[in-house]
Amino acid sequence: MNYWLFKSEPNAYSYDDLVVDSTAEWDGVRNFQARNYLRDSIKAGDLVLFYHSNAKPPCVVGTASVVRSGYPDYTAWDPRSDHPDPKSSPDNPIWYMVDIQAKERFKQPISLNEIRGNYLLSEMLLLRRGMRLSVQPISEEHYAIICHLGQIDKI
DNA sequence: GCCAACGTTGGC
DNA sequence: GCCAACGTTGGC
Repeated sequence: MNYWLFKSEPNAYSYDDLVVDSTAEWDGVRNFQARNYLRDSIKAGDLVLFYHSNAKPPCVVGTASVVRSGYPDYTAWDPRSDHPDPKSSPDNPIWYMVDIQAKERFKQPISLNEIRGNYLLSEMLLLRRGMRLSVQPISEEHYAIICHLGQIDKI
């Protein structure tokens, strides 16, 4: 099993939205490195930290589980979607997505500042200079630590 | 709103 | 292949 951090701007799609929807298609990712993770590496059963970017403060707010492994992001060839890409087609899909399901909301959201201030978390990609990937791998250890800080059970 | 750090595009 | 211009991300 692998562990990931997914970023979302709460204005666009928040953890509350995921809880209401229960399951969501994680569509609209238009970055090749993130696409590769979605297509090749993120599998059903993997666990996800849900991070609110552009929030005050930016923070991890809960967990989710992957319920469907990577498959073509069909919104790319829908011209009315939020992120159309005319180069992508059903015969030649460029972009991929997974489905995730809300798991547990943190009793205590863990802010970026708190992550930055915790030496146990200092190796996280999230803290790398200029690290803007919206889908990024994290270690099982970092996943467990942040769940612990957020006061929920890891699994 | 500002701006640094990227990623992408396209001329050459 | 280089690189300038441009667009986006995302913290502050």
